[in-house]
Amino acid sequence: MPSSLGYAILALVASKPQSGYDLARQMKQPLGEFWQAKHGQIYPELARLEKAGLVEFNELAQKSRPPRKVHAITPAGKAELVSWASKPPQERPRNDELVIKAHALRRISSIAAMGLLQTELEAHDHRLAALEQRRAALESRNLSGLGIDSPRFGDYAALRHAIGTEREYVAWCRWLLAEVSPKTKARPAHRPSRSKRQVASHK
Amino acid sequence: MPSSLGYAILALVASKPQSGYDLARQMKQPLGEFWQAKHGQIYPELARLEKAGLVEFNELAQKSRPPRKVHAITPAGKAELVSWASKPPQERPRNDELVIKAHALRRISSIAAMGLLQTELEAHDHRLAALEQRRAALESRNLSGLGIDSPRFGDYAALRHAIGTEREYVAWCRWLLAEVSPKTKARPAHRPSRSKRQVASHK
DNA sequence: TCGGGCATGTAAATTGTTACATGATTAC
DNA sequence: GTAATCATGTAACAATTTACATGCCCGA
Repeated sequence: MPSSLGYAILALVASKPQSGYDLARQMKQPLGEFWQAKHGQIYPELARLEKAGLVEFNELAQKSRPPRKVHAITPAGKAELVSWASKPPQERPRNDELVIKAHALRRISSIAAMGLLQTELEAHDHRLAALEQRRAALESRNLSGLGIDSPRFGDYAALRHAIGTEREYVAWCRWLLAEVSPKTKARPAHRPSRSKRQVASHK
Repeated sequence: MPSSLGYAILALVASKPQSGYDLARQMKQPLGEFWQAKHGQIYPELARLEKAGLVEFNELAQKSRPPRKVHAITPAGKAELVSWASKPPQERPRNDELVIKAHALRRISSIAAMGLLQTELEAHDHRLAALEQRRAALESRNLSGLGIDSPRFGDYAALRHAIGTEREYVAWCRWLLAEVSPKTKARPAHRPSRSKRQVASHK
């Protein structure tokens, strides 16, 4: 049985035959919103999938470069993917260093804290903008719709999730930033009051 | 230098001296919203931190049970934590099997797809409710506020992030479910229209 | 009496990262 | 000329999971 990464690869080569290099490009930071992995993990996994008969490749020779090995899914691979996709997913830890740093935030100087958060916020704001741009591009390239029957549905679904996640992230960063800012008089951290407050809204 | 897990442990024992078992309890599925790890990883890491002089423990003997080793952070540990917390975090992959399954969703039967999504949605809805209950409990136990100076600020910040993340997740699941449902006539997947649609709202 | 919680640890296996290895091409 | 992109792969290391190992107490 393939690993999760193996299934991620199967899903991608099922959409379109491609090389390990292509896969690595799609699975890399910071825009790999589908599944992230490095080429050092991808090439061996592709080899395993091939040995198991779930993918097959054909080599395209190139001048002065290693040949491109374009991998395609086999019928057995498709069957395996479909069968796996129907079963409940395994939960994985969502560990994020910033959560630890936020936990220790009150122990560091507020200058340092603001710098840290500002930088994070900017990075994730940029990533969000990039993702939204990709979404807009995807939508305009698919004027006939991106419903479940569209071949791009999978990409679209992953993108929407990535955008939602990123929005939550920037909202949280902004909340943290407001908490560490000295000028927080106007909007203090949780204090009992008669009016219920909303979770920080986005944008 | 400790690993990320090491710093997560430092942050927790900095709030309150505790045993490896206590740490494992807080870091376990499905409510470990801070950092997830199993005891098999925690005990060796604690031993490393102790050898490095960042934590120290004292053994509390118990009748008919291994002694509780209550670990506390040392001044050196506190310094190391603070110094690390001020530096920019390292990005980690946020890999989720459901994203792969969603990508392959159009390849599976709509019955199977709906079952899968319904189950996921329920699980995450429950988790969200549990997290919100914890937030309410935290808030009512801290009527004097949960701002940056509160000793519970770190927990509160982590909880807010977990709640936001879970809200996004259930919204995404609901969107997916609407996409696979046959009765989607009324609210089709992306189609060009003059009225802009919002990302599914929460609650 | 059976499962779960308490309480520690280690060992083996898997998964993921970083670095090593090669080498032409192209854009700045 | 220097860095980035293309294109493959392997090896050493680090992180994480799962299983092994022990054993009492408590509640259903």
